[in-house]
Amino acid sequence: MSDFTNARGYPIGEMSKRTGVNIETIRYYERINIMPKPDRTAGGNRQYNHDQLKRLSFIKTSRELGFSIDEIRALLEMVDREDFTCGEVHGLTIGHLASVREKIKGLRKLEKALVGMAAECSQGNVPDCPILETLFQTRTRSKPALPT
Amino acid sequence: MSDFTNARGYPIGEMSKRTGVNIETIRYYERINIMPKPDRTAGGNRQYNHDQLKRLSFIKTSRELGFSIDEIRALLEMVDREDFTCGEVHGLTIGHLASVREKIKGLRKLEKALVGMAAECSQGNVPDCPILETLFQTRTRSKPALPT
DNA sequence: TCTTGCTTCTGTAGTGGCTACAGACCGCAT
DNA sequence: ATGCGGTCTGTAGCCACTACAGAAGCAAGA
Repeated sequence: MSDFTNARGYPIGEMSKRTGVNIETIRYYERINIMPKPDRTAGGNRQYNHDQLKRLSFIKTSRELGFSIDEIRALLEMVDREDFTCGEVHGLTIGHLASVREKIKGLRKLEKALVGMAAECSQGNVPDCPILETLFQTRTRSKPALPT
Repeated sequence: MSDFTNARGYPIGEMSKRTGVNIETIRYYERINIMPKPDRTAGGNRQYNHDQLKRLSFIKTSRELGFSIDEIRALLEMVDREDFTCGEVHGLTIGHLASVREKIKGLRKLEKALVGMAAECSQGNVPDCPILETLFQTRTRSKPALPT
């Protein structure tokens, strides 16, 4: 058990362990410029500092809350500029909340439709299935949103 | 207004109009073998028949219900083999229903978290934002599922 | 010092489910 | 014959990663 103090910096594996972000994903974040290029050892291995650890945590938490990379990029830009207002951040959050609610709505419709279909099914051994009949029905105008 | 009777067959654009599936997507479905290779005109343009129209409708409806391509492939294989039982289809549907419910659950957690964060925010003009503070918090063990 | 064995490196390609071109050809009406 | 829209193939891009291959770094033990 080695202890990584601030002084030495964290290798990428330690960053991964501490944040739960996959190593490959950390390098990916660097490539798309939401993580900065870290220092390197003499041999060329990445060495991260504590701020970078915090930043990666931020990204991870935000992703888990369903923010897209672009939304996170926007949040991080505000932070980096250091001139953001709380209202801006609130706006972004509310916008994201709305899209989450949209998704939930869509999925609930699906749920209903699936429950309805399954309920009609006798589950018997006969190859005469009301589910398939429903699926084969000619299409109507309606256009429920696909979940993404 | 031309009428496409069974005899002549439908060109791809007509298929697209009737099902709401994008032309490019129809060709994609052929490439991944969930739509059969249709007849061609002398000049090489696709000509679909009524069965193929029904099949495409089936796929579209199933996609709208959130079935993955692989699930649809499984359903279609049953249909093609003509030896499926209603129970099998029911099983697939129930399985899909479960995954839809999982997604809803995950999204509701997100919703709650976002609402909580937003509520704490004064929306003021000061750059001292409880939302960002939350996002910057050091990570815990918990690992809410990402919506996909 | 050398070896062992884990970690990390770069670069590229794959995932799902499409979508978006470019540049050529088809087919039908006038 | 001409014009114009529909269609063709093939390839590359989207998002957010993930999965390699093959080489090189690095720390601990013999």
